[in-house]
Amino acid sequence: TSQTKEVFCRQSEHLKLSAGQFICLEGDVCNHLPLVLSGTARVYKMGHSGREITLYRIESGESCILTASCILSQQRFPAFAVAETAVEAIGLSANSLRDWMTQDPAWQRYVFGLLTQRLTTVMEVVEEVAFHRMDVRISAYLLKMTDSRGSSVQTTHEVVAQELGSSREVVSRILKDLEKRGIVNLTRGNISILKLNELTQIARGSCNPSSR
Amino acid sequence: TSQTKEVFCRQSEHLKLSAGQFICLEGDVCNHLPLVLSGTARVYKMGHSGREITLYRIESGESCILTASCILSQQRFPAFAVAETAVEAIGLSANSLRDWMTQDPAWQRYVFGLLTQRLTTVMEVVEEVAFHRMDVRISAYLLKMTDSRGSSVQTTHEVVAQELGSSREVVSRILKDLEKRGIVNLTRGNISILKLNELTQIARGSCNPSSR
DNA sequence: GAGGTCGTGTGATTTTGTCACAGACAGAAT
DNA sequence: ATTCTGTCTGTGACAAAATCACACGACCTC
Repeated sequence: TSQTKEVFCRQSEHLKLSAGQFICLEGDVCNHLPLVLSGTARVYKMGHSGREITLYRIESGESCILTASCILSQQRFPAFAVAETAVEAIGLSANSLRDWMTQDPAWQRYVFGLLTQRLTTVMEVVEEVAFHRMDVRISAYLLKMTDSRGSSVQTTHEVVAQELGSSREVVSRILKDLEKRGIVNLTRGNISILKLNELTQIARGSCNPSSR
Repeated sequence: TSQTKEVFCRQSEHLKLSAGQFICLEGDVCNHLPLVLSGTARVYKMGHSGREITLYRIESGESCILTASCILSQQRFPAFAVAETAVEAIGLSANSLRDWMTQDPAWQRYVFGLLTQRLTTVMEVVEEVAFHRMDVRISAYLLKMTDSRGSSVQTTHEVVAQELGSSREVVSRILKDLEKRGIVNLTRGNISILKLNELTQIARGSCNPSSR
């Protein structure tokens, strides 16, 4: 696939996006498939009052296959995609994509695998939203976000709410409760985890009567 | 694709399922791709207390591409699939599927299109669950389910709850409220719609202060 | 330090989920 | 026809979550 990439470069354009720039808007007609070389992007849905929920992330080496889908099956992009960090990407034209898809089996497998992975992820999001309690989801999110060595997360309550499709107030309240129970420590723009094992317990969806 | 189907028949087995039989369970390892000839199946997620939520349906002529995905990318099936009516299907073996995928462009497009459609549908489900109110969702569901000529839906509140990922009590309450407002009429196992236009209003996610 | 912005805390109210249980209806059995 | 039984529905009480409204505090710039 390293030689394949070189060939792509000739048939396509090099893109540079800065953090916060949009890759796709809901309803967009796509005509380029962005292949992310570095940086990450977030794909999310938005509803009425501006609340958001993250569906999945595009990491470097992956591509926004949802865009590929839209190209190949002539649909409109059904969500928002925004660069979270600075993103460097290759924009493959719709025609090249169609060609490569029919000719290169490796490429087929790649696209297909990615698409499947997205579907699975989004299905898990449905399960989470529909069946899991907020404290469980917040705990799980915190655990997922702890930087490998340190045990603190550098975000605002607002951002957490946007991840999980909830509202800032709810997140604040639940975090406050976790703080009262001595499980985390809250400062402006930072959540540090004090009792990792207890947090893991909660994230497991435990059957605690949860004294709140 | 009509000739293609005949070829399939030779390389695969004919399946007959009766209503209520499972096609896949969560965690299954798939080795056959079911191509539905007649009948419909429901794909859903289940959570802790037995609550369910429907992700999408497989209609005749479609196939359980999620199974295809699992085969091609070696994952386990991430949900439940159950026959809603009697289902007649062709079970294509994993190997044949892999062959056909690499060789037949028409087949590629078919599988790819279906997969995209599912992804889009499931993303819409996320949006619904995360952002729409129950009365809105129930109204929308009722409208979607009204048999073309008549204006009544033949289900139980329990089934509606399973569709939408809620619980029976909530559905009952909201339906009761709609009845009080003269919009529907409730009898055992049946919901008949009296004021279609008002229901449509509610389903639109209207900004009514909704006197409840 | 004054003023502004952004992040956080908190009460009040509405909507949804959960638990517990009662009543209502339909078909089968007596 | 009457009882029995299983399924479907109604409802009150309470917990969890979303929404609205507003206050306070931390940080930055000037």
